[in-house]
Amino acid sequence: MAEFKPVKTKRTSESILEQIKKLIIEGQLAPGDKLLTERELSERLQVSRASVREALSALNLAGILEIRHGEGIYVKRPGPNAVIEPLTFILLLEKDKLQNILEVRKALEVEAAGLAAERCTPGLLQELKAVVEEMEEDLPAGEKAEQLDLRFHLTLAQASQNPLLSRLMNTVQETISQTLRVTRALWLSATSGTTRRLFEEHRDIYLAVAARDRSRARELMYQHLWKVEVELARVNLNNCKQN
Amino acid sequence: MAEFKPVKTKRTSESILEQIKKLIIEGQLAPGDKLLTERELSERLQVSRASVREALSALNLAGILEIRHGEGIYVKRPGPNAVIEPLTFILLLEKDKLQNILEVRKALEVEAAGLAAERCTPGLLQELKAVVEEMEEDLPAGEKAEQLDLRFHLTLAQASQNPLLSRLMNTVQETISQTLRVTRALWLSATSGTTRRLFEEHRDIYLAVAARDRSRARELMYQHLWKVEVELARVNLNNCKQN
DNA sequence: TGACTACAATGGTCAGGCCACCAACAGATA
DNA sequence: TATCTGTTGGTGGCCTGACCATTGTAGTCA
Repeated sequence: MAEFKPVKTKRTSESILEQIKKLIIEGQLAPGDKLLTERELSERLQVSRASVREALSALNLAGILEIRHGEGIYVKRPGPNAVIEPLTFILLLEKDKLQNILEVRKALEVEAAGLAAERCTPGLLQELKAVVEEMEEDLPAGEKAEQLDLRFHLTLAQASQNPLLSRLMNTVQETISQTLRVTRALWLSATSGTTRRLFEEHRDIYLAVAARDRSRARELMYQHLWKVEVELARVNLNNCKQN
Repeated sequence: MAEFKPVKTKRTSESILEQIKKLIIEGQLAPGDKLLTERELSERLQVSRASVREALSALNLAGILEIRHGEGIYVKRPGPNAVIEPLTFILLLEKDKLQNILEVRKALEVEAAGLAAERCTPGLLQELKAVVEEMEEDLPAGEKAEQLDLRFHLTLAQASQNPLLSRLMNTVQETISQTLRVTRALWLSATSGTTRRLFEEHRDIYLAVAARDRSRARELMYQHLWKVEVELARVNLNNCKQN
């Protein structure tokens, strides 16, 4: 008996998607380019407009394409949050796994601190310094503590000069914020006694970066996040007990 | 003049998508659950089936839903590669940024090594040991070097007992493989002289993990990947020069 | 009882129509 | 002349209703 090849039974929208992806990866479609219109695509590919739309809206959701009503379809320029949408969603699905996310953050930030010590530009160094100084001024009030903390870590990420690392950190940070929105008040009050210590840790990290001391920057960041992790676990524990 | 609220002008498919996402995040739809049929959904939401399909197929391509023809629509259980699709794509878009990806890998693996040292189960430890022993046997031939190297790192990721970390490492590793497929031959030949050293590095990492020495495991992994990085940069440089 | 068949349920695709939106241009107005 | 305004063509957004393809199952027949 002759051999039969399995008949290709792929969803049309999926093959359309593959084709577009391929074009982008191969560079035939560069970010900012305008695609054909839905009608043209459906005509050229010999499929219905509905199938084309399914493929396009998937790529839109994934943040690959930008669809402007009444205007056209464009290849999106990867912004600072390019990875964010799909990833945050996955992260949010994994409940009570805050610990895991924190560990990933630790991994990323420690490396970022090390790289920042090697490559930080004078401008970003200046900005880091400004943040640290503002932290010191804010010490008694502690009003902007949360915001400043975030700024410090994100600036450091930028200072690593690795956009991928920076974006991943953004994503992770965002997710943590969302997850912690409830516990944040508790966490802040519980750690108010140690505000000064937190400031000092940030300052020391900055100093290590400024001194171009890679391994010290890494070590300090590691210690810093480790403490935060432990404390957060304690707060969450208390929180749960109270319920 | 009275104030006017901006008229809500959101895409139908998008709001459908949001609703489903919300249900999943809130846990009202658990992985494995069966959704309503397309027709039921379109009826309940008072929209056309086409719009429902757009939302569903977007979630399908994002790896959130699983659509089985003739059967129904199910919430997908996040597999080991859940993050992979969107992320690898982004990664592939950023050309000539191999350096960046390697740095992220370093960040993740160093942390993983440390965690593995703390938490590795006897079973996984055994598996790590097996890989290392196989590496030693393979030393003269070096036929399975690539495959074994991969296995070592992925097993270590598992040993960290952090599924998120493990998945991210899979993703990154995958991308690196794809990117390097061309240069791999070159890289292997160029490093053939140092095969023994590579083996020893892997072995030492294993020993540190087995000894539950967190900081040593971290340090060794860091050194290991740093060397790989440098060497890879050198090979790529030579490769480019030859062109 | 067991294998086969027909059917219902469900996702996949299609064609064609209408609406909403945007950009650009021409005409009206100051 | 310069600014506002209405028109118009092209685009994406949505809908309807139909038919196709796949799957699981209940019913049928030897």
